[in-house]
Amino acid sequence: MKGRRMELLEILECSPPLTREPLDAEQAAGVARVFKALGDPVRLRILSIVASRAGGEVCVCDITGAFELSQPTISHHLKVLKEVGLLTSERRASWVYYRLVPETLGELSALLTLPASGPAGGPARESADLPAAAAASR
Amino acid sequence: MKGRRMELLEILECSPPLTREPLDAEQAAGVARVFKALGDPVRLRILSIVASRAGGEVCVCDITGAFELSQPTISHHLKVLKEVGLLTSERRASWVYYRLVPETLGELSALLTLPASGPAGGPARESADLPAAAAASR
DNA sequence: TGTAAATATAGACATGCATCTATTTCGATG
DNA sequence: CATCGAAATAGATGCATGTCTATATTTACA
Repeated sequence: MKGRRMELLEILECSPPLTREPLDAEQAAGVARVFKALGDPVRLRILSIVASRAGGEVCVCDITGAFELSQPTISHHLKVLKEVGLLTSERRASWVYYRLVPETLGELSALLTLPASGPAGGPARESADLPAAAAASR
Repeated sequence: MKGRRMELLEILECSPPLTREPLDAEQAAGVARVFKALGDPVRLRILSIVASRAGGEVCVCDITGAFELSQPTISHHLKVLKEVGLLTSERRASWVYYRLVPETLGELSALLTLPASGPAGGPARESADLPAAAAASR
């Protein structure tokens, strides 16, 4: 499971900002997994709770208490966030504490970054080549 | 449909960075819709093709040509990206051109931004209050 | 006006996923 | 060692969604 996480961080690190050049299929698949994890309201709230926590750590029991959802459901969402490398967890005594992986969040933010200047342009670049489908079926 | 788009941009504008404070349910719902749209490899690639295009515009026919997917499938993905305010479209003659809405992408990026300093902390803040569930059932 | 080309829409279908209940695992503690 | 509490896992279920084919819509043009 840890291998999976590193894999994704590496893909994020190697993916240029969306505004710079088209993602290839592999990059898109990896990045999409992370965004998909963010594509749920409950997970977003969980992530924001952990990310905004002063000490950096949040006990699962605190998170469970913040929602009207069953404990297994929260556990499931935490697992998803962990699998894509947005959170890590550590067990101490009876409790499990989750904390943010800032690198992953930072890479995502960079991916969505706009080129320096204002809307719709920036210093004109050469046209990025459109990848052609390997073989158009049907 | 345009109302929907503006609605979402407004929600994004009003949502603090995840690292700053927990999102409320409404913010999370809105933001999640946008991230969900990004949570598909094909849509990510489409978005990156449009976002990285020099002129800012891409004809649908060019996008369709870049994938081994049916034309209606591409059309569907474009619609999703448009509904969440990431793209706009304009018809000229027989062709429809899509372009990026940089504001939306920028808001998303800001949402994921890390606090100035390095990993795991930043200047210690007061603990953000955890929202308590209105009524814990079951 | 009628035909062709470019997109969009409709509807069907299979897979994915969020949620639940029930159960298991693991550590603390009597 | 038995039990309790915290969290994770297993399995079921209903709804969401990505894809397709078929059809409609729109524009250009002969």
